[in-house]
Amino acid sequence: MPISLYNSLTRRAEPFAPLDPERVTMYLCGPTVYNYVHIGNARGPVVFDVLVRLLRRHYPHVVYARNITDVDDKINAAAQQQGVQIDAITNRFAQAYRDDMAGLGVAPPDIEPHATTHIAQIVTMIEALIDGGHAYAAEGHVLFDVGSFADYGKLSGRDPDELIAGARVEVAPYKRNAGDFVLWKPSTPELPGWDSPWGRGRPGWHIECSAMSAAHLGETIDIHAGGVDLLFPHHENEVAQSTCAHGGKLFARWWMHNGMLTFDGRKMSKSLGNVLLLHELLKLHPAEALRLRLLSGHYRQPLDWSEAAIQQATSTLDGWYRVLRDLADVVLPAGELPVPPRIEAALCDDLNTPQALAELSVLADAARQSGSAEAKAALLGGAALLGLLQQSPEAWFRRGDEAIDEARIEDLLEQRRAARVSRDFARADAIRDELAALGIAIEDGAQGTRWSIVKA
RNA sequence: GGCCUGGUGGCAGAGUGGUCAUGCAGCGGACUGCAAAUCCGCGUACGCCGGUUCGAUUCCGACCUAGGCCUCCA
Repeated sequence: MPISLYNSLTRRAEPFAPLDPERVTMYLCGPTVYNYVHIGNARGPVVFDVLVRLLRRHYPHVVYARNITDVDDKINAAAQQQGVQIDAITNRFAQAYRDDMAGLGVAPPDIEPHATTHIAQIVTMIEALIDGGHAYAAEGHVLFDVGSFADYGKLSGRDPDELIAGARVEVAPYKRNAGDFVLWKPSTPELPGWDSPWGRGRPGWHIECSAMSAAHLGETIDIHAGGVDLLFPHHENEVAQSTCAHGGKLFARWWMHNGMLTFDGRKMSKSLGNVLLLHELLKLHPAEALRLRLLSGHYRQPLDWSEAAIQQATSTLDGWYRVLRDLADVVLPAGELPVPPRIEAALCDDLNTPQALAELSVLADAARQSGSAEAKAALLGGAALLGLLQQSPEAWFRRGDEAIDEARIEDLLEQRRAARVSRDFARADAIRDELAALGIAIEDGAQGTRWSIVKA
C-alpha cells in the first residue's frame, strides 16, 4: 500500500518514495536540553514515532535520527544560574527526555546525535559556506549571507524583502542583510567554547542540525520533520545552509510539520508559560492515555489539551482493555501480529491517526463480539502500529499502582460475597460504597467479582 | 501589516458533491437483588451570506471568527 505524505515544500500530499529504498533516512529536530519538556514538545516525537513504525513496515532499512541540542544560550544561562558546568544540565535533561519519551511508548531513534560531539563537522560546514561565498566573518561572528541563496524563503513561503521590512529584531550592525543569521559566535572565557578559525566560540542555533544530518544521513535525506513553529526561521535556515554547503544539492525531499498543541486556547509554549510538563503528567495519568490523546487529532491540525480530553482517552482505553481482559484466555495465532488493512490504509493516507483510531474501535467491537483469536490479533496488531495496547489488561486496570492493598480489597470482596449469599444486600452495597471510596470499582460477573482502580 | 491553517452534533474528532464516520458523555429498553459491564435502540452536525450544480457540509467568492509563523519555541 503506497504511503502518501504531505510535503510542506510543495504544499500538497505526495506519494512517498525514498531516494534509496534500501536506506530510508529521516531526521527529527529534537530538544534543547535545559529543562523538562512539556506535553506539546512530545507531539512531534509521538506522531513521527508512528511514521517510523509505518516506514519500517514498508522498507527494510530506515535510519531515524533525532538530535539533542546540548549547546545553547539558554543552557548557558541555566548552568550559570545554578553554578554548574553545562554538561551537568544537558546530561540530566537529555536523560529525562529519553525517560519521558520512553514513558509515552516512543521507540528510541536509531541515532541520537549531540551538537557538542559534532563541532568539527560544524566548523567544516561553515568553512565550506565561506569558501562558497555564502557566509562571512564579522567581529568574531560568522554569518550566513541570505542574499547568496536565491531560494531563501521558499520553504516557509516568505519574501526575503518583506521579511527584512517586518523584522522585529534589532539588526546587528555587522550584518549585510537583516535576515542574515549566525553560524558561529564568539564565547567569553566563562562560556563554553571551541577553538575555530574565527577564534574561540560556539555554533549558532541552526547549523547543528545541518551538520549532524549530513554526517549521519547524507547530504540529501528523505524526510525532515519538526513542529510547524520551526518552519521559520529554523528549517528555512537549515535549507539555506545545507543546500549551499553541498553545492546546491537538495537537502530534504519531504518536509513534515506537526501542528501545535494548544492549552487554554493558546499555543502551549514556554514563553507564554502555559505549559504542562510531561514529567508531571506521567505521574498523574496513564501514559497510554496521553499518547492516545496526542494521536487523536490529525498531526497537521492544532490539538487542544485539557483534563477532559485525557479522561476521554482513558475511558476509550478502558473499553479496549476490557475486551482484552475478557479474551485473556484466547491464544493468539502463531507468528507476528497482523496489521489490519484499514488501519494501514488510514496511516498511509498522510498519517491519518484519527481514522486509524476509529478503525481500532471497530476492531475492538469485532473482537468483543466474536471472541476469536483472529479478531484479538487484529486489535492488538492494529494498536501495535500506533504504539497502543502495549501492556496487559491487569497492568492497565491497576493504573501502575503498586502500593494498592490487595489483601484488604479481597477481604472486602469476600465479605460482600458472603453478604450477597445471605441476601443482605444493604450490607453488600455498603461494602461496594466503601470500595468506591477507596477508588475501586467492581463488576459482578459470571466468574465472580472483578475490581479495578478508577482514578484517572 | 505580510504569510499560513482552521471553524462539523453536549464534548473530542475524521471525512465526503447525492443512504454510515468513530469515540466519550447522555437518554430509553434488555440483562442484574441493585449497580457495573454487555447487548438493542435514540439524537434532522457541518460559522454566516452569496455563487456554480439537478443536488454542497464538501467546489468558488465575500464576510465573521479562532489559532499559528514573521522573535526563543515541538
